[in-house]
Amino acid sequence: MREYTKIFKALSDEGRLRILNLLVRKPLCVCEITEILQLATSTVSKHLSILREAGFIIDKKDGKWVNYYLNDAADEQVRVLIETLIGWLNRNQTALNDIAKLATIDRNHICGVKHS
Amino acid sequence: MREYTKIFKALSDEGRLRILNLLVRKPLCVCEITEILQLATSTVSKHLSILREAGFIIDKKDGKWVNYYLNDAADEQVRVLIETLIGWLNRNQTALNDIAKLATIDRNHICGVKHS
DNA sequence: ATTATATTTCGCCAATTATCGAAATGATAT
DNA sequence: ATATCATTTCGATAATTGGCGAAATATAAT
Repeated sequence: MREYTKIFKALSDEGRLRILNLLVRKPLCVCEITEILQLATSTVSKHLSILREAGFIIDKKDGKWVNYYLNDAADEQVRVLIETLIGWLNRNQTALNDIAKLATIDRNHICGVKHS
Repeated sequence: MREYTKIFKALSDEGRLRILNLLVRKPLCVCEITEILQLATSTVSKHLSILREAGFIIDKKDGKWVNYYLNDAADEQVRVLIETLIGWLNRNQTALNDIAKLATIDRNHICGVKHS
């Protein structure tokens, strides 16, 4: 039963719903997500690991970055949950703001801030 | 966003999943559910209120009993969540045992134990 | 009215969770 | 090899949650 509660638990935090909402649009690294959610990096990293262990997302290393992707190989029913979630979030202001912000950020500006 | 996390939170406890699994089969009163789940009455009552506030179930008073029903008037997407859940639980041993036990119980024997 | 029954609410405690900052890890660039 | 940057892990803390039994509430039965 833990198998199922784990999946729903992963979806029962606002930060994690916002992360999924973002990853549905495009893959992102931790610092990009951190910038949009305005949470500590360690907090975002933890949320990502919870989503990963529940099967919603996967990660791929790319140099010093770790990119997170929606898991297209997830069980059909897990994908149905995401569909349902996204249907809801399409009418949610926070989620819409996050998507708007997504268009404005650039990994190379956010991460690795140079001290000029 | 709380609106959505509340729904998933309601589904992120084993006891509550087991309750939904039962109510999908038929309406039940608190003491019947308590008997099957083997939890304190107050605990079951709390779980039921969480499920009710998330929109999954409704209650109707019937004399000294309070019967709980699946909420057929729930949003379509909430009903989709239940469908998904039930699809999973159809292959879960605890859930199957609960259903088997459901057939054997009788409200009038479980509640109101007479001291002969 | 008093008693018995079913349920909910309350107060408490233990376990879990979200969050952070600091330290550790891993990779890149100098 | 050293310094820098991205990420994860660790340790602490505050908030939330699940559990229980006792007290309160509501209804039914005597």
